Amino acid sequence: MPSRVIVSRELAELLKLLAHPDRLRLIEELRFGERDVTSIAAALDLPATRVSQHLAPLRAHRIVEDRREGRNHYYRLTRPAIAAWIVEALEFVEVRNRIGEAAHIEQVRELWTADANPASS
Amino acid sequence: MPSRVIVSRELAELLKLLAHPDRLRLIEELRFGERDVTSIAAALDLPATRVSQHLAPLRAHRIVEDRREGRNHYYRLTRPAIAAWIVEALEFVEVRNRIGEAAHIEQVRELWTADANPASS
DNA sequence: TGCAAATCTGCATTGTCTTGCAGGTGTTGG
DNA sequence: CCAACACCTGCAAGACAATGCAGATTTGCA
Repeated sequence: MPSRVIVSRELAELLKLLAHPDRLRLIEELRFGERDVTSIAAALDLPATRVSQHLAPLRAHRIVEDRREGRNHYYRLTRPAIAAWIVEALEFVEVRNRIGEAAHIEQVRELWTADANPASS
Repeated sequence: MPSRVIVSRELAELLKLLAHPDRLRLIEELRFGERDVTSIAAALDLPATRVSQHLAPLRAHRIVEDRREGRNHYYRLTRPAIAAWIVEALEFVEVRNRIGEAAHIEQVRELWTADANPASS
């Protein structure tokens, strides 16, 4: 029994780390390679300070790694497969009765599984 | 952009729901079929009240469904694939330098991917 | 009555957002 | 050349909301 308790605690910690809308979008932004903080902040429409705050715990848990070049810090996914794993979870998102909910999910699934990054939507 | 914001919010809500050690173990307990609350509480070594508290939000988000038979309530996973998806996440759990951490993870991976339920460990 | 499960209440803990500021790094003007 | 400025990023503090837990109570069924 100790193993299950220990591992489920680690796993819960990981999920809690990912369980934030901004951090999920952030990770998907890094799907195709490294980006600097300002660029991410612009893409997510968030203040750079908040992006930095989100990156800090992700870095602590080695979800992302950083590299500094001049005054910019470039971040990338330590294990890129995590982005695909997250997209898989869309299957389990409850499809509510709100109009267009399912359409939104399908649209994002296409965006987050595309090979290139055409931005928008 | 609105789609990504909306969907990432839904996704974060799902992850937050799963991001608790007890709930993760609970879901894995339901991997092979329905169980009643008392049985789950015994397996997880938790008071039945707390198990019930954990089940309530899972039920609200349709992660689990319940069926009552007499005075017992039997719960099952609405989409059993979610249990396998969770186990996949073990790959992304940071392997710390603590002795035996990796061994624990491997042991649980075997337990949670086994076809039968030999209990313990 | 007696058991199973859910619900409610109060309390402590934790996460998030905002704001202000400090450190480090280029860039520009004298 | 170097001194002052501008920019990028991280860190800290305070307010606020959300969550978890425990104890007591309630509901449904035998």
